[in-house]
Amino acid sequence: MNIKQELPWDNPRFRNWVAVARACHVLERTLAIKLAPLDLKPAQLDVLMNLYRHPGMSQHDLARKLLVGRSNITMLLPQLESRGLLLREGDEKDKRVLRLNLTEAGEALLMKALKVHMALIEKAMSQSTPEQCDMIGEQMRKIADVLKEA
Amino acid sequence: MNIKQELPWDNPRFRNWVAVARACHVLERTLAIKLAPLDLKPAQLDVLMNLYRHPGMSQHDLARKLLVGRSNITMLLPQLESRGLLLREGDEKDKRVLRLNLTEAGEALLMKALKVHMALIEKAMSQSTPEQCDMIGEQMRKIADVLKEA
DNA sequence: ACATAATAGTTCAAACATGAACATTAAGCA
DNA sequence: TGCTTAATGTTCATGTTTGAACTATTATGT
Repeated sequence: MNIKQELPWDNPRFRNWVAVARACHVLERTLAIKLAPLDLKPAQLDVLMNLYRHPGMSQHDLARKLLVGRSNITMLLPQLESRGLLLREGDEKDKRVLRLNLTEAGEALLMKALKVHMALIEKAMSQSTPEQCDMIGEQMRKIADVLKEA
Repeated sequence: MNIKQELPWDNPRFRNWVAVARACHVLERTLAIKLAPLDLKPAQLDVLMNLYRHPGMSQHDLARKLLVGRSNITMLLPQLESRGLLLREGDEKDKRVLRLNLTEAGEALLMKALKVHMALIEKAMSQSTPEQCDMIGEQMRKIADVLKEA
């Protein structure tokens, strides 16, 4: 039994996943470059996006949405708060939690950044038909679901 | 003109790409957990995989393959070299470059790690038909190509 | 009620990635 | 040949991410 017969490079699933990971990596780095003029990192954009969609969410919920640790959020937020992009206000009922909300400046910067992000994604996925694009999204959501139970 | 009419969350391409990014993120973190018993990080596995497929490659080429900076490689390799997983030998003709090769121990560890990696990818993509899987890989390779010229 | 569990957020040290500046070597060209 | 430019790899300072230990607050159970 030759182990090389079963090498993953011959496996379609493996090869194709490697392509997914590479595409993600390239897009992330390209996004970082395109966001630099706004003095914003991809991770910070993720924060602004989530706060826009879920106003008043807690740091804990934000961490879960972003798939990062809570301490990461603690280190990330002061940068944005000191720039006047968001507010952290203590919850009245539960004094443990801090409610997060975008300021007007935060929302304005988010809109600028979203234009950049959108343009990049449009360019990246311009090769795919709408049907292909939807299928990809559907499969990826399944993958995330399957792995969350792993 | 209401800016919210054009918000990216209503855009299929945007929503679907977010799903891709999330799936990547989840799989990467799951892989890190599954590789922990081998005392190997995903980035280190990437190194071993590339050296297996391209024996004798230089650090510069490795950095380009992995889409990271050269200094990253410089910091990464000593960990693996001191564990006896790879060798760095100076090129005879060009004294600037170091040729990288896996040792037997490195190859053995790689095979164990690949089993883990393969199992995870198989599980993740088990929901997709072979046709869907190939289509995803094809689209992702296009995306990486398009962005490399950005 | 009271002791125990769980939760939200912070702190801190360690691991990691990054980019600029640097040394060494090679290539191009007058 | 010599001079300039480019390439390889390293070093170092900076910024980011992580997980464990910690404080403060709330929930649970007897």
